Amino acid sequence: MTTMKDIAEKAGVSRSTVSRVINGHDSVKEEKRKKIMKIVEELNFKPNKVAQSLVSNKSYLIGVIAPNISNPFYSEIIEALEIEANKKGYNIIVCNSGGNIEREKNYLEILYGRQVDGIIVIPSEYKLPHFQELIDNDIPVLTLTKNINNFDSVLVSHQNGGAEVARHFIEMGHKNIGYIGPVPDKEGKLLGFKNELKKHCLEIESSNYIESDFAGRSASQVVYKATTKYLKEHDLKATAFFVVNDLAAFGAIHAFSDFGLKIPEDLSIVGFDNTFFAAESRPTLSSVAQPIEEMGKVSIEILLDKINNKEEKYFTKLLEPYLIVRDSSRINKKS
Amino acid sequence: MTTMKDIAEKAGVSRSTVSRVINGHDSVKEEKRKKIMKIVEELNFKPNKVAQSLVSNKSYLIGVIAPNISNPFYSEIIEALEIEANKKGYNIIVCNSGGNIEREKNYLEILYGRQVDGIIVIPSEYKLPHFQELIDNDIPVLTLTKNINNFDSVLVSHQNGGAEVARHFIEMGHKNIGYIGPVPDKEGKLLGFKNELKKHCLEIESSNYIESDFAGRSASQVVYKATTKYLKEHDLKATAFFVVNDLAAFGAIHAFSDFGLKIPEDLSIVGFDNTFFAAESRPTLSSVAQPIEEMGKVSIEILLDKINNKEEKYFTKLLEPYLIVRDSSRINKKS
DNA sequence: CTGAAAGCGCTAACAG
DNA sequence: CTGTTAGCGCTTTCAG
Repeated sequence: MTTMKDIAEKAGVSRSTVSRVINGHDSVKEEKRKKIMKIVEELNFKPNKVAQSLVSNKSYLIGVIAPNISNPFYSEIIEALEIEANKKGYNIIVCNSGGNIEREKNYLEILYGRQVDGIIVIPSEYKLPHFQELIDNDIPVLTLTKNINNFDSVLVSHQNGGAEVARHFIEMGHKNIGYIGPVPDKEGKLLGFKNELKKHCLEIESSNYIESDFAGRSASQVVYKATTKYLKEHDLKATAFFVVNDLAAFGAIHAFSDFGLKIPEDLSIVGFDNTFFAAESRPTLSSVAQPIEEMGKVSIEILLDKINNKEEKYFTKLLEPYLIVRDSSRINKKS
Repeated sequence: MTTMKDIAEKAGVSRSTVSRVINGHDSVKEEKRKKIMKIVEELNFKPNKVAQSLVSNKSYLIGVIAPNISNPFYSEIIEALEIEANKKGYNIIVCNSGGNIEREKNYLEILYGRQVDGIIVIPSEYKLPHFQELIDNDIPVLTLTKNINNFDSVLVSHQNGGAEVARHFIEMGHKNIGYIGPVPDKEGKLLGFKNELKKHCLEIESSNYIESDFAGRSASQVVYKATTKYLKEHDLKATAFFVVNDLAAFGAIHAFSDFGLKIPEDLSIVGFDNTFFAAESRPTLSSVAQPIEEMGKVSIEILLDKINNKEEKYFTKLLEPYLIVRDSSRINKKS
């Protein structure tokens, strides 16, 4: 490995001088500058970032902890974070917590030992045990998608997302509206949905709930079963369903189809998250999109602000989702 | 930040002794050991990995460069890599090249400067300019999914994947078989497919090719158009199509459906990659799966072998894909 | 404008 | 068993 010492010796100057030209510091006599740069090129010298970190106490590294990288939603967020971090001269260390709170804690300690400049966590649950220690330890931690205690956080208003779906259904002339997913939902989609309906003097009749769990990869099958069961036991009255997320929505759509119902002719469906396949499925799925790029951008901005300006105050940045209407809800009941 | 010095002073011992107990070295008198550990706990001391790296010349960091993290296929690979690396005590720095060869080069230099112990690249193209410099610079580089010059690589036999699809079609009694995708395809799926057909005295008639590009997010739409155009201009004779990847397969399926053809009653379809949604679409899509976990595991193993044992020889590890049969090809033409 | 010297936090001989 | 010393590669005063 070639070091500054090598360069210095070859150029007949001191290490400090090499350091100065590498970092564009001060004024170094043009002649020496050129000579040094030439040797740097020749030997393809890159300053050792580890040594730089040690002295500057800055690693230009950001730790990112997510429940699982392969989940399309998280991987899109990570991509957004990486792109934004890279623009600012940072790299990211990605950690897969597997939704396990112990591993989250473990990764935090690892990242702490690695002297990362900041950490972005997409928490698995609404708590982050042992995080306080780290906070006390002067390293900025930002939670993304979930708000926890006194941590800075970047959130998306699921309530407003739900409200937008309600408005959409109302505009399309639906009167008898349902919901598929867990009740209550932790994020508040259902609450926002119901509140907005109420403003328009509508409500979800109790028989229009299809309660179902929705987490993980099997969401679609779980919801398929729940929906099928529902259809056998109830007379379907609703003409539109809001479903807690896209994957669950696919499960529901398949159940409805297999029961002989047509989407959107008989039934409108709207999902949440606007995952990749919403635009690829048949029918294409209307869905509430989270502003992923913005989430990445804002998160990095806030974190860097904390890092560089030692901002003391807590941020809770609330971003707005937006509904993307596709075929699954494109029938106007008024007409 | 609390350092070894703090611990040492508080315990009334030297830094070396602290270092020894932290690293489980040598024998330290039990009494001192306990005293030191107690203080370590109290102060929540974690050794500074940056300083450790500087002296040991090992960072326990692996760089991963991928075309785009948010692509489900790549994100699954990254997850597999992360999990495997973590088991071995390594963390990964994830870099998004955006399929841009300049950025790939740029990231390589950054990673080099960061003293990562090794780099895994999922290359965008079949070349890696300027990588040779790095190789010369003693840092192990492994290419994943694509084989390049003299680099170590972990590959999946697309040829064998194609062959497996051919055997499947033959078993199902298809005689008139087609292919949708680029001709020739770089990875060799088509070649393997044709060769296997030939073994069984079958071939793809020239009118059974639907040539189409397939890369990127719009693959599905591009293939939809190509397929629709094909259907208008040709009499469909094939009863089964092998499609270059899943996304393209969805595009083709939609085109066929819109044309009034039923899958699999009229036409069997098999895709490639076994992406998440193959199991979620209707009909569910038969697809050739790449052994992603194994890819992650093997890649990390080979890389660590290079790192730790300074292995000189080149590896080219070829892994086998496997066909997953789902509804889209579950009709037996013999019957 | 430039070199010498000290030090970032940790490890590894080398004595004792 | 344990302390002293030197040094990893780089930056940063401080003189000159």
